[in-house]
Amino acid sequence: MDEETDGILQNRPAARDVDATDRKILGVLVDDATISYAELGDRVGLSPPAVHERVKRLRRSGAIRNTAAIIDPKAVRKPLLAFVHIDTKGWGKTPELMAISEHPEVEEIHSVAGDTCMLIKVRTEDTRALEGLLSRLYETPGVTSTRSYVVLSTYLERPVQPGITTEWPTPRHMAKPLY
Amino acid sequence: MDEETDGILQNRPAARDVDATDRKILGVLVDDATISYAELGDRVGLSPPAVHERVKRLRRSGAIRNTAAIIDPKAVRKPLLAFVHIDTKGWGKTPELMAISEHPEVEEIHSVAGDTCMLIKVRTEDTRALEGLLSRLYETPGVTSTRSYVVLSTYLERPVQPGITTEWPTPRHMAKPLY
DNA sequence: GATAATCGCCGTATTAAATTCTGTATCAAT
DNA sequence: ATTGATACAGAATTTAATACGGCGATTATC
Repeated sequence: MDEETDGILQNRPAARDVDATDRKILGVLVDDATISYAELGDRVGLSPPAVHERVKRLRRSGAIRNTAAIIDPKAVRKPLLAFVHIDTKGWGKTPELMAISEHPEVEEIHSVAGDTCMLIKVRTEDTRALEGLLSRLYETPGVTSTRSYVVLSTYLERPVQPGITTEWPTPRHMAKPLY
Repeated sequence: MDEETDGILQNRPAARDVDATDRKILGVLVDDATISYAELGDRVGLSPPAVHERVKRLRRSGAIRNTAAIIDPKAVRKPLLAFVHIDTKGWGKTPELMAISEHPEVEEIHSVAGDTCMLIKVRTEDTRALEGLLSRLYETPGVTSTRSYVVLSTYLERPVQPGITTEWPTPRHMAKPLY
C-alpha cells in the first residue's frame, strides 16, 4: 500500500491495471451493487467465484473505494445545495482544510485553478442554515472572501460511469495525468 | 408515486417520514452498504428482519436512491475533474439539457442562482479531452459562453451523511424547502 | 524450444446471510 | 373498550457468499 497522502483523500494507485472485464464489472456495480455474484457473472461472462475474486481485487486495489447507499437529500431534509468559492491567502496544507471538512454540511472540497482558490459543495436544510455555515466558514483564519452559487434545480446527478463509454486508450498511449 | 418531474432527475417525495432509527440506518449504509442485516440490526438496535423491512421501505420510498460502488476516478483513467459554468440564452426545459446529459463525461447538471445559469461537473482523461468536450458543449444551440474551473486537487469527497450530524427539526417547524 | 511456475478461471462443497412466515405487543382510531 | 394497523422478534427456509481443489493458458527461465 502506498503511503502518499494527497490531501485528506487517500489516493493510492491501483495495484494492477483495470482491464476491459473490470470496467464492465465497475459499470454494473455503479448502477446497482446489490445484485448477486451469479448475476454479475452472467452479465460480464464469468462464473460467480471468478467475478467475486475480481471484485475483491478491485476493492483491495482501491478502484472500488466503497459501496454506499445513495441518499435522496430531500428525504433527510437537506434540500438546499450550493457551491461556494473561497478565496484564501497563504493556503497551506491542512490546518484550515481540516476545519472546513469538519462541517458535516460540506460534501466536497476542491482546489481549483482560476480566479479563486477553493471550491466546496455544501448541502443544508435551508437558506438560514446556509447563511450560518457561511459565517462559520468566514471566521476561519485565512479566508478572505466567499462567493456562493445556490442551486435552484438539479437535472443530473450520477457517479463516474466507467467503461460504458467507449474503449480507452492503453496506458502507453496516454499522456501523463494532471494529478 | 408522484409524477412530478423535476428536470431529468425524478424527485418523488418519501412516502413516510424518516425517523431517528431510519437516519441511523442511512448513516451506516452511507459508510458501508455491504454489511449484513444482522450487524446493521446490532448497530441500530433491531432484529435482522426488522432492519431489513425498514431498508426495503427506505428503498421503496426513494430515500435510498440506490446502492452503488464508488469508483476511484484515477483507476478508470478519468483523473481530470472540472466545473464548468455555462451561460445560456432562452434556457428552456429539456432540449439542450438532454444533449448535455448525453455526454458521459458530465456527472452533474445544476441550475444556479447568480451570474451564470448552469453549473456542470465533468470528468475527463486529460486536458485535451476536456477541450474537446467544451467545444462540443459550445456547439450546443443556446450556449453563449462557458467558464471552466479545473480542479487541481480534491481534499474531500463524500456523500450526504444523514443523521450523523445532530437532531433534525421536525417537519412542522421547518420552512418550506427551496425546491 | 522445453519445462516450470504463476495466474485466472471453473465446479463443487460448505458456510453464512437473506428472506419468508407466524405470532405478539403497541399505538391509533372508532 | 374494541378493532385495526403497524412494527418487531424468533424460527424456519431458501438463497447467496465464500472457501477449496483442480484445470488450462500464459509467461518466465533455463
